[in-house]
Amino acid sequence: MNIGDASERSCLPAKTIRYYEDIGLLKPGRSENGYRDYSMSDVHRLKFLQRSRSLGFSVEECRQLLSLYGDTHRESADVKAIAEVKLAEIDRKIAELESLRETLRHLVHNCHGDARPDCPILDELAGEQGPASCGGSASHDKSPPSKH
Amino acid sequence: MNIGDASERSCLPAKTIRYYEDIGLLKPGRSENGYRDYSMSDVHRLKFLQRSRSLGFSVEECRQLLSLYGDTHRESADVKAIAEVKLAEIDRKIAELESLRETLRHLVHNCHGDARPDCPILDELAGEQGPASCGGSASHDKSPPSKH
DNA sequence: CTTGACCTTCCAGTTGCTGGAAGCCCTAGG
DNA sequence: CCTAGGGCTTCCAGCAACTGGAAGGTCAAG
Repeated sequence: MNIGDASERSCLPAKTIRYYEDIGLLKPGRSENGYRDYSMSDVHRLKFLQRSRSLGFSVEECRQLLSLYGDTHRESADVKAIAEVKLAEIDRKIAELESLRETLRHLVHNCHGDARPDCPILDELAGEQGPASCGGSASHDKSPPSKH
Repeated sequence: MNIGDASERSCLPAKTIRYYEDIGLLKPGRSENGYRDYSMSDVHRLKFLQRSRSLGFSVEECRQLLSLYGDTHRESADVKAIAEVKLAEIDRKIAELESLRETLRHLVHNCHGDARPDCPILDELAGEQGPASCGGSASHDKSPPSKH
């Protein structure tokens, strides 16, 4: 089938499917006219990708999962390990976002939000004139808000 | 002061500071030797950026906040509006991640994780052979896991 | 005088796509 | 037979927000 059909069946835009091919996640055949030709197993692979991506796995993790999926001698522990790492990451992200939310909620709560110019949000962002100290413990732990 | 000092005081890597200049967030002076020369107010601006970025505001939002910060005729409602939008976004992201976490947790829980090849995680990712349906309602609502 | 730390610029890469241009293929309608 | 349209192809560029590295200038200490 053509890429349009594959796209509909896999719930992935055609552009994304071509991109996945580019980075070596699948290699569909070609029809005589040069069009990509997707088999049911290609579509299956695409669906697998769509599901695992939507669960928050990175493309590289999806690649690993796919290769485990295709490996009949795999050990389920390998898969579980990947999923557990991902789970821990998600936990970390949630905690980070929650702390962000509390700070921001506090700021928003304290801002009267009217036509007057004084604003505790800006005051907080501007900060007290203390020395630097750069947030947490060591400075090597640069973790920007989130990086999906 | 040189960029190294400004970097230490603002808790931002020098590269990032130069980048912020590139995109027009500040314009420090230059010493005779061509080195950038940061005033205390530049550093203040950088700290402001560091804080607002770490609170999850995008660079464009930071730009707005900075301009509001510099505008003595601003209305605090404008600032509050930006913060509230951001707060809603954070809420949404948290909810999304929590739902992801539940799904993944469930999968991990059901995988025995040993040397045998059978794995419910992969089974789930592979999916039942039902028709497409692409998740939610209309297909235009493409919202990949998260995009910070 | 040399070494090393610091600064400069510019270019490229990251992640995961997405948009667009230029051009071929195929089918249906007039 | 010609044309219009839709779908397909390739390639190139760009998004956010940096980060890394190369090639080279500057400066203070030994």
